[in-house]
Amino acid sequence: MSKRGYHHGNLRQALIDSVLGLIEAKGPTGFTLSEAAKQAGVTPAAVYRHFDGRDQMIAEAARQGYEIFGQQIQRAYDSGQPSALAAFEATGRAYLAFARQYPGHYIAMFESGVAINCSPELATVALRARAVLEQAASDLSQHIPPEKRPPPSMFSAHIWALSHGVVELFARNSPGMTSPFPPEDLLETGIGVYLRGLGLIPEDV
Amino acid sequence: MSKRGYHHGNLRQALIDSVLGLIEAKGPTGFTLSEAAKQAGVTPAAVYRHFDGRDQMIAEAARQGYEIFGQQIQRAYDSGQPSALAAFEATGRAYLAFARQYPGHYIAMFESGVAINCSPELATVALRARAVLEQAASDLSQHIPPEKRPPPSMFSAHIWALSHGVVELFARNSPGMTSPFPPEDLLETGIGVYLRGLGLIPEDV
DNA sequence: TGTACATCAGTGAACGCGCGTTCACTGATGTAC
DNA sequence: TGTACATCAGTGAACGCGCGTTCACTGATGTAC
Repeated sequence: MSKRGYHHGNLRQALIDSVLGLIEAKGPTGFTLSEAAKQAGVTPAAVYRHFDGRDQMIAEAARQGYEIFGQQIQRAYDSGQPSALAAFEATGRAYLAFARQYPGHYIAMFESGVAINCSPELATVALRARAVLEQAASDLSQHIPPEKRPPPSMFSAHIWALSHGVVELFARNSPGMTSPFPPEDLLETGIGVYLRGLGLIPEDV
Repeated sequence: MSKRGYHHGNLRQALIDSVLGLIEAKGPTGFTLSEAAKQAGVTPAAVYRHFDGRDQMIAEAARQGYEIFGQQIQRAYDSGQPSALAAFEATGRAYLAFARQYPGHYIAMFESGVAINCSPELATVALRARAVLEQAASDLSQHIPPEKRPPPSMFSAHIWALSHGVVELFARNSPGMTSPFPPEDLLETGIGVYLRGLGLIPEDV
């Protein structure tokens, strides 16, 4: 039992969990400090023992999200090694998997309007996650003849944008924007076409 | 002079303009009925002469956005005819241009959480805009050998997702997510690689 | 082991605020005669 | 053209609400002796 400490045990994390649940259920707007406190079984005033205020709660939720996100794509990257192509494709899939698995974190990170620079820890962990994507792109671009090789950061920006767009438009129960294809397939095929365009996958496969 | 009717002349549109300005300046959250009214030089109560409430104001802003959006990409599509490739590329560029030129509308349409089915007019105009993109994709896919031709709707979904991702991640003053490349270049090159992957652009260009 | 005390995570009442919404009203406009 | 009247887009006061935040407080916990 985690009931060490009497009053609540681990209120700080319980509050973050409430925040994530509320964000997931009601969108980035539909979260209030008071409701998060109530859901954690605690008075709004108690929140101030652990956070400076409302904004810092979202920032912490986003920070935890970036941390998990970074781990997931790092693991995906590693799992594809030593094949640069396999590693790259795995990170793409990991992006979507993360968005699916941790929707509350995803929203806190990308849709809540939280500034990435609002705390040094957040900035650090966000950059670290991003670096994995760029590493994967960089590895892969080694296989492209230098004269037709795009900068790796452009490369990874493309994939990131495609992944993010798929999530936002098709992987959420968003504005009637139903696609006839599962998001996973959409992303998979999209990345496939893109890589073929770079000459990294044979023409006729 | 449009000052027909005495009190304001055209309060309804003035309110929508305020909504768009507020949304653009302070995000989809930072818009309140009261502030929009104040900015239009009018009492909050006056709003109810023209709208059922807050939500209907955003919905109308989104509707106008879809209308402009539809016109812009229709025009872009036409401008590229009869070349299917030129038409397709033009619609992609039009997407980004719209997001740049009408940020308030864009946010109302895609980030405000407004349900696309909240009114029949909104649904109609949104579907019409979407149909243009699919038409462009469909035209273009005629040039792909049938056996390796992806469904046109998947095709357009890819481009839409890429465009949306570029806008959201790199074309907004968003969370420190600065890219070393202008969003226009990012989208242009991304679409280029994608089309090459489909065999629609020669290998060595 | 027992007691006195410091710590500190919580309470609960209170606050000021801006929100969306309502209501009876007012007064400029357009129109019928 | 002038007058009486209907229309209707606005006012302004009021409301109840939930928000974020503050404050003095309480009482369970951990610790020193």
